Amino acid sequence: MMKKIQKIHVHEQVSQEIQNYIREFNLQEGDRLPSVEEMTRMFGVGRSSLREALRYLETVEIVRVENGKGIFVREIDTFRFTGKVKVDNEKKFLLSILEVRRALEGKAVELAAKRITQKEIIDLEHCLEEYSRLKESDQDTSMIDLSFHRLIIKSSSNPILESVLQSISGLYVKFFNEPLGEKRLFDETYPFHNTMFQAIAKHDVKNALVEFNKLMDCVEDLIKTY
Amino acid sequence: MMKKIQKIHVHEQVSQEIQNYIREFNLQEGDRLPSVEEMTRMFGVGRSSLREALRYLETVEIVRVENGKGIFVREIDTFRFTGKVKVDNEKKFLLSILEVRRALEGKAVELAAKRITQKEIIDLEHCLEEYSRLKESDQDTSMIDLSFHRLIIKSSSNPILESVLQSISGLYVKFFNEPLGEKRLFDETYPFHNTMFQAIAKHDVKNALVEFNKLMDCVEDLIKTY
DNA sequence: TATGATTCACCAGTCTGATAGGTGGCAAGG
DNA sequence: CCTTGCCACCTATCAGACTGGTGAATCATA
Repeated sequence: MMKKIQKIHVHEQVSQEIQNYIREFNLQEGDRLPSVEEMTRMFGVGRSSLREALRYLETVEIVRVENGKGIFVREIDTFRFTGKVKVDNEKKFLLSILEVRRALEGKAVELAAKRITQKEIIDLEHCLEEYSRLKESDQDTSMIDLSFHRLIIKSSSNPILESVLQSISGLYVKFFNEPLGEKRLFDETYPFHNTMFQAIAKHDVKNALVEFNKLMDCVEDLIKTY
Repeated sequence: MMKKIQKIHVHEQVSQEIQNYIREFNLQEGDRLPSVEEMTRMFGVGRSSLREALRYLETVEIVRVENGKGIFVREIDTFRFTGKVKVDNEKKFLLSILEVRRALEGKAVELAAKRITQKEIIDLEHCLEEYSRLKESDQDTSMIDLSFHRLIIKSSSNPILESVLQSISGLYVKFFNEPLGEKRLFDETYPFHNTMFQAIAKHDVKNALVEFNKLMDCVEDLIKTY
């Protein structure tokens, strides 16, 4: 059996070359790269291949291409992570999401209870007030609910945790809020937002986690009886 | 002051159109899209714009372009998540990674202890044997260590957890294994791999977590005294 | 002299024709 | 039955032409 020969496209090579160029000349965030014309000469490739390489580098957020100005280095020393999951609507899938959320947000709650500042406590309190206001006037609370959880995550003072949670939040927003009768979800979990906040504000890690887990249990039950 | 008009590039529009096309005709994974020529006619754009759109869709893994064959739908019903973190080498940063790992892998250990199958226990056992074999002959154990943790994650039977952990594993591989004197790290954590395995194999969730946390504490200490 | 309009050099955005090269089906020839 | 060569169809890449954005230098005017 012949070994499959791996073709390397020009635009892939060029994309590598450009990245090498950035490293080699130690370009920093915001620095300008040579113009397209120059780079076609530098690398000896056609315009279209170079542009395709740029399109790739642009979508992975390594460069920024600005019409009339030039091509700029976007971010350096940034670790990018990507992942994917096959999506369906079965219970098992929803419960899997919940397990991940429980792990990550549970950690966030734990850390928030340890590290939250006075100012963040006040922000959270305002958020909860708004929450109850909306709730009493029977308006949609999904947005404010999201803000509440986001504030807690922010209070954990862990940018990596924040970034990871942010990246998968689309998953549970999409699959918890939409499919389950939203109203019921927010109604049943609402009390725990308060109790959890109280515990966090008192830096009571243990109780904060207890209340958080009650909240998650509540969602879990809802999924199971769905 | 004029309001800034948001220019939408042709290739962005085309990329949208192609995605609409996929939805509209309900194309499934592996289905072929019209050829480039046809699509330029369909959308009334030039080849280069279309190709740039394809390059974008290819990097976000929506289509696959094969020379001589055509353009194919890659994945449908797949949720993609991406995130990024500014990287540096300070203690605080390393500890932040560790907190996230503790949350996610801790959950994986917990679930694995609950759900691990007999076959997976055997696989893990073989992995540990290989681990100790390499260790005794003083060879590099970083790879087998990775395999060990990956097996546990697999045993958690949660594909989402697996995917999220996988996506950020590059972070701790890069920043734990490399900067810290690898040898010391693997030497000091080695015993806990065994004890953790024993607990998991006995479906002893509590002790599995205890041992896992010992392992993490060990890494944490190493970082702190680094 | 100060300010506002104009011009111009430079740059990315897009289209198009030409050529190269990969892929698979099919028919002629062994 | 298998090989070989041909062909239709497809992507890959290049190069040239034209469009339109951007900012700085320049020029005209109050």
